[in-house]
Amino acid sequence: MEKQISKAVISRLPRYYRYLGELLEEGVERISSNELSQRMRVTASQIRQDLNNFGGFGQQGYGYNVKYLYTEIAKILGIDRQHNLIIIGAGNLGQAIANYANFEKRGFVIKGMFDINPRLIGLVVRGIEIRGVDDLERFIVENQISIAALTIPKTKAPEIADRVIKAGVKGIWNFAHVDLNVPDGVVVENVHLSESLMRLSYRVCSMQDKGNEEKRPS
Amino acid sequence: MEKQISKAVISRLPRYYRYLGELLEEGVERISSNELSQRMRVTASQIRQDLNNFGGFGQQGYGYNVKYLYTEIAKILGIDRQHNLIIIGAGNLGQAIANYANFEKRGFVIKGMFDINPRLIGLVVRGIEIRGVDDLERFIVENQISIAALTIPKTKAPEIADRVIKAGVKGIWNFAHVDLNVPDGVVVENVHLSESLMRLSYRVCSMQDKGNEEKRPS
DNA sequence: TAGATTGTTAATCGATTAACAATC
DNA sequence: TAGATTGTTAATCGATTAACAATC
Repeated sequence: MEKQISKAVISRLPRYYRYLGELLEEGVERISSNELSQRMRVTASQIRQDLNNFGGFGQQGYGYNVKYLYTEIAKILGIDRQHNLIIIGAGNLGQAIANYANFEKRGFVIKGMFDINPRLIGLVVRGIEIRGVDDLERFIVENQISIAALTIPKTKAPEIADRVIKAGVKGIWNFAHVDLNVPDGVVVENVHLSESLMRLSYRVCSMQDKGNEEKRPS
Repeated sequence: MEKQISKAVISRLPRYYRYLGELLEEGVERISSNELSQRMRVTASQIRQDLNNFGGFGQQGYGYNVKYLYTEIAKILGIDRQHNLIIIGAGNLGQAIANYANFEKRGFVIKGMFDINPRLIGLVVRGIEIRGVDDLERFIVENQISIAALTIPKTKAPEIADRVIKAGVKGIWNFAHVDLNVPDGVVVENVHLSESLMRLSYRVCSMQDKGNEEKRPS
């Protein structure tokens, strides 16, 4: 039985990966947890703890080899392998994702886009044809799709999620404002933009309130 | 000195708000922390603890009035007030945000869009004109913009962030894959889509690994 | 070897859950 | 009043930070 890695650790890994990529571009060969901690504004202790969940990637007295750590984190995240994905919902958000070239660099290959709007079906976005959803199940099986991005209204999301899961999809990247219930073995990653904006609103407002309090004579 | 509310609590508030909105639509008048906890799949204890950070919104023996709690959370999140915002970067992602009607319901009014691409400048998206970035500072002041959404490449984001902050913006909704350094009194909410997708990748892969382990004879 | 820095254990801090008295 | 359910304190759990022996 492997030790369960905490969600907090996982969510920090992509950020480590991003910083290591930048260091690589700068031509930096090795880095200590202390130097990295200053760049990233986290504690060196946290960096070492996080990495040691997955193994000892460093060397005493030396630090971490940037290139090596970079590729190791890629392996941990599974972005060294290919993930075939589809985008369901070919509106602006779906097209924005389709157009984001960086994903392909990380092994995410967009195999198809789907929509119910007949005016979109048949269009080609960045070499990817937009299809009707009737085709969904067959396409998933034939193209070994493992991830589906759902950029559709919340009313349609649960039904479409069920369909893609039955056809074999293992991960759902959910942009719809609804919580999806999925069976064991399937994971959902939510991107709830409106909730993100509300959090920003809270913080902007509480900043203002704090400012006013300090100004107000007490 | 007010007690600092933890980030974890804040990040759960929009979800409470969403569920309360749904209950309201269903015509539910009151709900106990226990019933709500079952719907939301969290503990009743957490709901009560979270809410009591901001005040006692419930009543012993009765529960919570849905309508009342809904409006109170809106006040806490600051979505009862108007926030003027601009979108910088009028590509697919910027347009997706501009087209998302729900934001306006929550008090977020998109006053303008900006881009550097001359072919986009002058176009109108959902009644909002796309302007060149030369105009930025004047527009922010004249329209009392408090929030700027940055849907631009990471190379441009730091410079644009500095400019909008100098002009008076208090919150940055950052979609660029870079960490922004901002002065006191300004907040950044990051939406790093590529990091979100990597987290999904990790979880999909670790599911597969787990499945294989269980199948493998030990 | 001496200095540097990791890997890892121990201490602290914070967040979640449980329990229950207060009260509607 | 009796039952229900909150608000809140106490207990538990987990995550972060500090410290330091191991080791390159």
